[in-house]
Amino acid sequence: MRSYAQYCSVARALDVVGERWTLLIVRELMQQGSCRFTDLKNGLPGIATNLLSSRLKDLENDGLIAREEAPPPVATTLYALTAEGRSLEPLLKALGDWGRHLMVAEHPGDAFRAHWMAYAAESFTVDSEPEARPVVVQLISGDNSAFIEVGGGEVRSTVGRAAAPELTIEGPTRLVLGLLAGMIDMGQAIGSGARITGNSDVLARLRRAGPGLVPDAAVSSRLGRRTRTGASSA
Amino acid sequence: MRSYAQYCSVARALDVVGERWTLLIVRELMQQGSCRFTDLKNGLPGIATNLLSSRLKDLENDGLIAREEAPPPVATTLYALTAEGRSLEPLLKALGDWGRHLMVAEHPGDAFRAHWMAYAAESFTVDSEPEARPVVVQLISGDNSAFIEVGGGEVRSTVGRAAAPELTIEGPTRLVLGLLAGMIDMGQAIGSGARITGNSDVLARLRRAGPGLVPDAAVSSRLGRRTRTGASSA
DNA sequence: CCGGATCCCCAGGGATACTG
DNA sequence: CAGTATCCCTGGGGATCCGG
Repeated sequence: MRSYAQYCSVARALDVVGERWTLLIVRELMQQGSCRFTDLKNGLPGIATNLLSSRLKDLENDGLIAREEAPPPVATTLYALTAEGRSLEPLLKALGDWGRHLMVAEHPGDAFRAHWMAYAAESFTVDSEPEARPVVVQLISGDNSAFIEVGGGEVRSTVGRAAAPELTIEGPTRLVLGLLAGMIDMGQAIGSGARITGNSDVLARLRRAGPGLVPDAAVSSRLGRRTRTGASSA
Repeated sequence: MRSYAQYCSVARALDVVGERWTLLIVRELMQQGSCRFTDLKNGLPGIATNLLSSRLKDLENDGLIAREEAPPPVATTLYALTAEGRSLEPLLKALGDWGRHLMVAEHPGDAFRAHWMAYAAESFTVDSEPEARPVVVQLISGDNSAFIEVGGGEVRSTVGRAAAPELTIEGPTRLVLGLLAGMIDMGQAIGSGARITGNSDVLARLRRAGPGLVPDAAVSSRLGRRTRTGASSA
């Protein structure tokens, strides 16, 4: 494990979680809870098995995750975050918040997973009307579906289909999430191929107050192609 | 530039700022403002010049920093954060906050810079008594000195010496910062070689409320040696 | 099928020398 | 001072193989 060898808290944090894939492994465990090796591999398209194995060892040595040997019925080893591992949540939140504005750019080959959509939907939105009655919003993007439950000031997300959603947004993930986050408006979304059914007034309730959601078109278009690591696009 | 190729805001953020050295360059520009190439090199002990050069180009392409050609008197190029670059502050903050608990472990060869101490002192403390009169705390660690001014609910830090500090803490940086952050107590600090002069009651005022500052001895001792990248220890 | 370990190859990183 | 050029080496990507 390589160190920056600087007596600075930022550098020391990066010594531990700054290597490639490390924070994404933490993201998976944060979103999914305990995972098998294969679950992790599946949630991290593009990672090599030796790297995943190596990172898991490092994370265990640093006390961020723990291995649990599951009893006979399943008879497999599970990986889970420790308390210290969970303490990375604000960092992951900050990273996801900052990365939000990068989500409008189209990168055709990008892989996608339903639980990422659930996670994004949860962290990109907020219940601005805690007093109003709870509502459910269904999100659908190709095979991937998730729904969010909004009420009492909380936003909770789940992978899959809801029974009776007040609002359904279906279309390319960019549009679904962009619409939720307020980065694009409904006219744009529909014009670009999104389908919205139900009570669209609900969208306003999900808006975060203040700035930070403005689409930075200049930035998103300036960001050029990056070399792909050959991931399967789900 | 390599990409994770995942349609997830965390992954996309890491595509841009996840490569080695990138966030530390941002840290330097955040702490120091506009920098010359050499200033950056000096604030990033261990970095290779080609890497620094390469990262600066990447950061410029991504719109996080901008080059300014300074007029004849200085006649050099300066690097500065753009507005989007400055938007990384919460992320750097989260990283530094998480890394705080790693600062108690001793890594003998680590490099150190006075402005890192200033930055750490500022982000590790808080003015818990905004109504009380302003005070100045001087921090000294070998050749490196910085002081913090506390008052009106704000904490501001500066590299160098203050005129008439209410409190002076001198000793190994671990002890100085550990004492400020509340990770070690005064008895320990003095016993380990710190020298404290002035009104030590001021320390209590700097304490952050709530948990999060507890020294995790188990963790810090478990964190083993990492290979150094050959940095000069200032 | 799961949980890796092993091997090969290449790109990215580290150290140093050199130039405008 | 501000980089560029070069060389070397390690870490990461990709595929395959193997024990349980």
